[in-house]
Amino acid sequence: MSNQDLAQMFLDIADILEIKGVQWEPRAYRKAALTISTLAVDISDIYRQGKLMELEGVGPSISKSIEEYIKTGKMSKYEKLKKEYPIDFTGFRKIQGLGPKRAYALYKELKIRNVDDLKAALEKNKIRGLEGFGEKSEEQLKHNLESFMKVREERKMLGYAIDYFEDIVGRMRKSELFEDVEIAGSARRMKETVGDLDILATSKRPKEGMEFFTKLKDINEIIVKGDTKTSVKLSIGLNCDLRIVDGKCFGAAMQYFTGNKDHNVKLRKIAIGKGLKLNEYGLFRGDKSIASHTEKEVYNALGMDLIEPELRENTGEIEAAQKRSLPVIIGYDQVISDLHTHTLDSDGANSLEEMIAGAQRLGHKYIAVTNHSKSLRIANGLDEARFSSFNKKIEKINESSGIKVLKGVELEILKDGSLDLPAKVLREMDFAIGALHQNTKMPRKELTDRLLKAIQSGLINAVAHPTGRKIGEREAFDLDFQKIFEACKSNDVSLEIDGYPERSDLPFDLVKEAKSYGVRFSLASDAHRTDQLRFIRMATAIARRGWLEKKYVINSLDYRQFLKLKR
DNA sequence: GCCGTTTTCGGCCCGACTGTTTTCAGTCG
Repeated sequence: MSNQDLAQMFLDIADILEIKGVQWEPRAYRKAALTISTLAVDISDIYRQGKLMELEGVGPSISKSIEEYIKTGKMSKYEKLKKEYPIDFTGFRKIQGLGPKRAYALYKELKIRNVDDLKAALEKNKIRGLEGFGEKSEEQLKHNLESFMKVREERKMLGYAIDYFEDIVGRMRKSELFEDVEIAGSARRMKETVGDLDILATSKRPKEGMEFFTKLKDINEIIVKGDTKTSVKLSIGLNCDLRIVDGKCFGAAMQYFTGNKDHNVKLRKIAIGKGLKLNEYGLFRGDKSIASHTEKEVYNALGMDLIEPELRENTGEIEAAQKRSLPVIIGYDQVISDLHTHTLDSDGANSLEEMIAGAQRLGHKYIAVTNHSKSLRIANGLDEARFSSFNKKIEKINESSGIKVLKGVELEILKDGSLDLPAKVLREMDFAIGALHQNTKMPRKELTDRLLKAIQSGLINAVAHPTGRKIGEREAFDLDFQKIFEACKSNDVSLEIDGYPERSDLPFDLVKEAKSYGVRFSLASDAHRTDQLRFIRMATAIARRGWLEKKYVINSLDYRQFLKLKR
């Protein structure tokens, strides 16, 4: 049982109620599902503390359902509805363009209950011709089935999983059964999505260590269990491998199990070229190990500088390390601000004061509060008057607060490239981020020109989540990024690196490309609630994966220097 | 079903887009 499972059940309930034509309950269940799925802690912990009702969107009825589910593993409301509508809504939700109503229509007409049934029906072209479906719907379903299933099913977003991972590792460290416990694999490389968790440890009592590990509460199922390697299924639905290695070769093992594969293949080739052999136990000349204790030793012995885990993608980092020309990438502690956040004045869940306190807890020196502008009505965007009074509130707070607050806006770039607020209002802002949210399915040239017009306006400081992609949900905009990068450079407009897990936008490869144009970057959590402020770490990870030195990241400027950027 | 300095009852984001309609339903954000 996990937060995600519970959230999916509530979403199923919402879907079924919607099919039944129930008016408002679906919305309530969806809201509760959203709250639960973005929780940083296990829902059963909240239940034990008796604090279920304090969760946003959880009232008497839903909290009873949660309690029932935690206690019995079942939820009667869910079971009853599911019996009436035996449809795999959870699976269908992953397919774009297939909502509850159409899923029900497919079930009613063709007895399609799950994704496999759908696949079969699509192959036989059975769906075109159904009422409400035509040839195009069928083609679209085929396409979306292909392109969105995989990533959703097999990988998790690291931004959500990392605290859970570190909690597991933390409890292992506390047990004192291990000398070292570290995360390896793609999680260590801080990849946006991860397919499993690799943990590496050293221990004088490996049997007890393995025993302790398999009894952790997060482990649902043991796949294999041995003295040096154990594989389990975690409660969040990912596999996890724990390897216990000899302390003497911990560095070599970390190197080996951190990857990625291509990076390691190239290192092994280099080793062979030097008459050496590299494996998880060390770098060997004949039978003699010449480096294995630390990763640094291994890299140095191969004739190169240590390469940070975030860079290990075999995209030129090895060559740069050999030439001793790797960039000194920005450190997690050098990002001293968050430049894109929301409060409940637009679509956030916490007050300005709460968000400021949250940012202060993370050690930020300043924070830009960037609520939506008026045209994004879905997000309760602010108009001139509301911004004016909101900004006065910020000025008041800045008189006394230790942490500084920037007057910001996530500003709609309208269909014709004009901006959603007048220049006069924007000049009063400290930080304006232009954003595309609506009418984004334009032809490449039109959409590019629209964004260029905003960049050249002289009124925005940055471009929010530039590609607009959402991992596993929505593809990136069709934009001519070379033109965008050039314009950003010549107009001194930053590109945002949005650390909100689904966004992770700009993606690291584009960051690297943009850097070559001399563009600067603004890092942000895009937090809509205080516990999402932690996503700044994911933004920093992307900056590092994109080879950014400190000087490219405007969040590293101190408050005074930052204000000089003001347009 | 949840929520509350407009409310403990009566509201609950609503407009754009798409494909299927021949005036609209479903989905999305």
